[in-house]
Amino acid sequence: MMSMNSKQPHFAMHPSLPEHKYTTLHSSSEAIRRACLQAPQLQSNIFASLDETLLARAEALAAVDIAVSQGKTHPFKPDATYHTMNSVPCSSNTTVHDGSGGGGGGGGGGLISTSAHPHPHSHMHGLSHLSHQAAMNMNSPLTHHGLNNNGLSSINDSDTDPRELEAFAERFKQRRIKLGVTQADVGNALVNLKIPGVGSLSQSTICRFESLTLSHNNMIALKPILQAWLEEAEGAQREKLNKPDIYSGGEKKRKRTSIAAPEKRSLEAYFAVQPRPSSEKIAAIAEKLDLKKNVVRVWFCNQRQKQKRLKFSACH
DNA sequence: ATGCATGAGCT
DNA sequence: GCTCATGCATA
Repeated sequence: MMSMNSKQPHFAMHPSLPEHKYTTLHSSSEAIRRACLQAPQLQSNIFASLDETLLARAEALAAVDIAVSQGKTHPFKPDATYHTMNSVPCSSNTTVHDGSGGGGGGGGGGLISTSAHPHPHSHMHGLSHLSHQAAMNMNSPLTHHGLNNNGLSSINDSDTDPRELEAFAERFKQRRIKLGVTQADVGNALVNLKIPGVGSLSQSTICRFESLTLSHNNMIALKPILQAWLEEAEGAQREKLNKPDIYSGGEKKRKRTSIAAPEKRSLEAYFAVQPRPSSEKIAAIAEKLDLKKNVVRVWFCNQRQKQKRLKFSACH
């Protein structure tokens, strides 16, 4: 509730911002992205039944790896450290079939507001629903591009161009630094823009935006927001320079699981063979590596996300 | 800067 | 149970 960010006011952003309105961020590059990124998903299914031998091999390698490392000094049981906040609803259904891609997984949430987080410090960050399913499932080529009468311009081709995004991210970082603002400051200042649906963002997200380690869609969705902030911040600073005014203006923490190098290597070996293991395989892997099943599942999810980004940037 | 985690929305 | 956006915690 009262969890204010204890940030040093590097630079005070005041809410004298123009009334920007919310823009649905549609992405016409969605089709492209999916075509480029989701191919591997489909292909992975093909191996669903062929991976047995490879898996066996990976398991063998993993077993050796672990055996060796456990003989040595091993920091801690990756499994033993844990969240104090909640126990993930780890579905322990042991009846899952080997349908591999089964769940499949569709679009996915989007630019969520974390206001539902059990975290106490979860102020109202999140961009709630920007882009949302919109960016995800938009297939119609040019639905409504051009400009909105809002503060944010809607998506144009140039906005979805990877090259342009990259250039913007670079400029953004340089100008942010010139303003003497930290990534965290930017994230917290976003809420001051008063753009409907736009809350604050974390330092992590700003960092990832600058380093292009977000998904393409995510980059597209965030760009106009950060651009709006940048313009606002620079405008505010100009004002400050023009008129040399005189005035200036707890709870339980989540524990991060740390998967030891040997186990991680094993996971990578499994991933190379089957990026989308069935629930049962995940359980098996978890047992072999002595990790929680959920930890393994999440690891695979995160790994897939990472690979997707890498592949995208690789072919662009 | 990045690893592991959560939660929304969807299949 | 997946994807995706995003966050906390930490190296």
